[in-house]
Amino acid sequence: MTAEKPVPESQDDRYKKIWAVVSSIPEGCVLNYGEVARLAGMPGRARMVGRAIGRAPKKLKLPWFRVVNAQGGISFKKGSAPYTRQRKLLESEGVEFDQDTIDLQRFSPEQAVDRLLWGPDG
DNA sequence: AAGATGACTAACT
DNA sequence: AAGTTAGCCATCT
Repeated sequence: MTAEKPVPESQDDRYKKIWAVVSSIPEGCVLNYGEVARLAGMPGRARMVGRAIGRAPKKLKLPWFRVVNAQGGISFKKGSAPYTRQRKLLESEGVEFDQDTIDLQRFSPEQAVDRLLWGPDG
């Protein structure tokens, strides 16, 4: 019989894990790359998250735009087409920008849960 | 095969 | 505030 895979997770499995975390981000919320990596069980692999998102099949309809950098900003060059596209998608969901950054605490999935439990007024 | 690159981040200067 | 250094690791040249 064939033995089990010597490596429990292939790179494709890791990508799938990342995609699963990204697709779990609720509407109107954002997460930064490092957090997505942590939630996917790979702390410190922030760069891999950006890579995984870029390679995700369109078929998945991944909410890639809900992932921003640790400063609460969009990691594309400001003013570029991708930057504008991502920003509009976020704003259309109710995510507010202060200049060019988002309050990560306020728009975290954790806070979304609090709103459901306690209401928008806290 | 070896070095550069990048949708990153945290720590330090 | 802005630049540097170090850690990360799959991909690309």
